[in-house]
Order: sequence, then structure tokens, then C-alpha cells
Amino acid sequence: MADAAPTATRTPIYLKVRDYLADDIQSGNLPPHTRLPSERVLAESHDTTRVTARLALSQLEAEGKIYRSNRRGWFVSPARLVYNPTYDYSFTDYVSAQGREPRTETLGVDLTAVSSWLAARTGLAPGQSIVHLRRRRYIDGRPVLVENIYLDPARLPGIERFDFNRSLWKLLRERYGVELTQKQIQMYPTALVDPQAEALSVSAGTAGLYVNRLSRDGNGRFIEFDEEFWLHDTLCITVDVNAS
Amino acid sequence: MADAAPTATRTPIYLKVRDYLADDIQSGNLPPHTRLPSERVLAESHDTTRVTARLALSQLEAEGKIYRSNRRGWFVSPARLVYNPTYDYSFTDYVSAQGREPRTETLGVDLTAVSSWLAARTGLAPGQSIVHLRRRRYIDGRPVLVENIYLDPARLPGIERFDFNRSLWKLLRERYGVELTQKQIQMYPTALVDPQAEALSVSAGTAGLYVNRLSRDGNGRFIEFDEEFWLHDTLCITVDVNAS
DNA sequence: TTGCTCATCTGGTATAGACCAGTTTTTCAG
DNA sequence: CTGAAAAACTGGTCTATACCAGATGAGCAA
Repeated sequence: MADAAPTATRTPIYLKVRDYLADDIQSGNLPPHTRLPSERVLAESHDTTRVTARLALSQLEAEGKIYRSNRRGWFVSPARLVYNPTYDYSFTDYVSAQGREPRTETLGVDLTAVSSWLAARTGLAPGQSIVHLRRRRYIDGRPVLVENIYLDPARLPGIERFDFNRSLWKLLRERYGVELTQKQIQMYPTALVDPQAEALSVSAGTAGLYVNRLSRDGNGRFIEFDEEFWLHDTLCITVDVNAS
Repeated sequence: MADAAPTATRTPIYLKVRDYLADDIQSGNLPPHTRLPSERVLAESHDTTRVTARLALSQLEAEGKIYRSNRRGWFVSPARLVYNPTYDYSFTDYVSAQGREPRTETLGVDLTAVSSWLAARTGLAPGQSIVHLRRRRYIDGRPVLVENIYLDPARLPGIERFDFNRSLWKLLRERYGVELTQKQIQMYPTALVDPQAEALSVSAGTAGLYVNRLSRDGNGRFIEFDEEFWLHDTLCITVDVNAS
């Protein structure tokens, strides 16, 4: 007889908490970058436990509506950056054009050997020297991606000495007269794991988007291979196609 | 003095369990669609609790290495489908070409009115009649996406009476002589929530990839708008660009 | 063989704590 | 006022347990 009560309330608690917060975000009560109440406060105010509150928060994180900052709290995600990987606009141009503030940080430049994986993807000879550039990029002060860029020093002599905190494509165009006319892009959602997760100050397993791009010049010659690891909530990819 | 022990073991338990399973998958010990040991067994064999075992499993799920089947267990993910949304190949062709078995299921066809959101995206008049088609698609028996397709009955008379379990694009080409020459594609990672999550038999919050595609004919006239909700571990998107 | 029941297995949801490691704020000595 | 130390707070990881609901398979009845 205890279960004679109406079974209408079949919605799990964590989904109610999720929807409660989602409404607050949707309505504009919680603008982007606002900090949410702490897990303990959320749990108490919904009369539940931290584990359940975290379930709700993880749901919103998976939807891209909130993000976490290590041991600082949960924050409302800003709008996604609209990003068209087929265009030759630089990250800086994109971000600025959408009213946001871009920043690029070079994490390291070194000369390394082409791995067998990279060789298979690019057609370069395994073991040949290649310039490896690592960068971290920010939008409005939040790190949103890290990337590995591979450039052929034989094709681009002296490339390792430039300032990589600015647009690489502009550099290629202006200093080397290179136009990137053929691109092969691959991308898929996956979790960020450790070298990248740490570089973005997120915990391992945070949802991400992996994008790589192989660029050649008009003669089909290798110019650049770029691997980007994005936080999954930061971008919306667009592609326009006009078939012949 | 208790902490005089070497602090080498700073790796959380759930990451060890994750790596243990990842190795087993990587090495081929656990081929695609194999069921993993149950959470209770995993917890016991790693001398920990179910909560921690679930953390490890969630990590692998986020990476796309395993998937869950509602209350049946955790399974090894098969390879991602390579999918090029700019090409005119049908889902059926893609999947077959990669040695997998496609299946398409029509969930419903109805005549509805163009919503303001759809109008803004497509340029159609708000309120005008439109054919709404819902389908679910499978790879090797696993449901991997649900989609909403909107077609203009004025442009495609009688469209609602065809068999949608086959390729829509072939139908458009063969019965209506329509070629889809302009496409605008948007996509971003997000969680699957309820109408879609339920249709795919996954729990709300499962990671997904949202893709939409607006197609026009050679004259720029609206033909189709398609919204796809994919399980995030099922595909790898590729795009080729040849700039002029 | 077919179809049903039922026990058993699975993951899904939830409670109630605990300690740790960073971050932020407060406090207080100088 | 300044700067360093301490306290208070945050999420991160973890234990131990409970009950529920859907999936599965064994066993049995027709």
C-alpha cells in the first residue's frame, strides 16, 4: 500500500536538478561565465547528495551548457565559436569577428622525426626531419584548444625561428608565398586525455573534439599537418559545399 | 611515518582500471562488440567499488572505446564509420562500402508547419506546410543515429507516399530529377537528450554529435533540411576542400 | 516445440559519509 | 598598508551500501 501513491514522479532527481539549472541558464538568469552554486550547496538545496548533484552537473557539461574550472567551480558556457575549417581565416580572425578575444600561446617548437603514423597520413618519408610546433589558444581568457602543427623545414626554410603566437597562415602567405589550396580534414568527438587534458587544465576524460587537417599547396606538395584538440563545448563546425 | 611510502602511485584507481581495459581493447583481446565484465566483477577484481569502476567505464565511453546497452552491459566499440557529409553517397552506400551492414527504419512521416527556428535556418516561410520524416539508422544492428528530415511537398509532390527505408537521395534523383548541389552543414558535439536518447535506447546525457544539413538545388531552391543525432563514438567526419 | 513464469543478472539511481589537493578569502603580524 | 600565514572553500577521488527496473535465461507447463 505504500506504493499506492501516484507514480507520476518517475523523473530521476538528477534530471530535475539538471532541468532546473538549464532553465536558469536558458532564461538568462545565469549569463556566460557565471559560477554555479557549489556542489554541496546544490545538493542541500535540492535535498539530495553531492553524488546526485554531480550527476546533474555532468549532464549539463556533456550538453556543453556548463564547464568546470579545476577546483574552482562550475561555470556557464559562453556561445560556441562558429568555425569553418575549410576557410583560410585564422583563429584570431574568427574569434575577433565574433566579438571575442583570442589569444595564442606557443608551448614549444622542436625539430623531430616523422613518425610512421604521420608518414601514413601525410605521405612524408618516415624519419625525415620535421618542425613540430605546439600551441595553446584561448577565447576570452579560457584555454579552448591545444594543437600540434607539423611543418616541412625543407619547404619552409627558417620557419622555426618565427613568432608563432600570431597567425601561421598569414606567415606562410606573406613570408613564403604559400597558398593552402588542398585540405583534407578529419574530425571526431572523443575525450581529452593526458597530454592535452593537462595542457587545458581539465581533468582526463573531459569531452573534446579532435580535428586534424592536412594542407597542400597548388601543386599537391605537403605544407602543413595540424592536429587540434578542442573542448567540446567551444565550437560549432560549419562547412559549405557547392558541388559542380 | 605512514606516508614515508613512495608517493609514486599517484594515479587514481579509476585511471588504472581505464588503462587496464584500454590495453585489453587495444591489443585485440577484446574485439568489437565483446561484452566487458560486469561493473560488480570489475570492481571486485580491482579491489574497489562499483562507483569507481563506473568512473573508469565512463572514461572509456567518453573516448568512444566502449558503449553501453541499456541494462545489458558494456561493449567494445567497433571502428568509427568514415563519413563525408559533403558527398552525395547515401548512408547505405557508406556503410556497405566499409564492410558493415546498414539498416534504416522509418519512425514516422507527417505533414507539419514550418517552425520559426526552421524558417530562420532555411528561408522557408514560417507556418507553411512541410513534410517531416523521422528515421532511425543502424550499423551492424546497433542504432547509431536518428534524424529529422524536412522536405517541401510543393517542390516534391507525392513525396510523403514513398518508402523511406531506402536512400532518400536516390529517390530525389531518380523520381524527381533533383540534384543537391548546395549544402550548408553545421555540426557540434553535445549530449543526446530525451526524444533522441530514448529513440536510440541510450540514457539521457550520452555523448552525441549533432549534424544538420541544408540542401538546395542548382537554382538555390530549398530541397531538404536534415538534422542528425549520432552516437559520438560511431563516426569520423572527413571533408576535402580544393580551394580555387 | 511453444509460450510463460520466475529467479538472476545487468546497469541506473541514490544515500551518507570520508579524505585529499588545489583555490580563494580572511586574518593578522609587521 | 603590505605580505605572509591560516582558515574556509572548491571540486576530485573513494568507500560501502541500498533498492529499482529492465534484460536474460532456466525451468516448467501446455
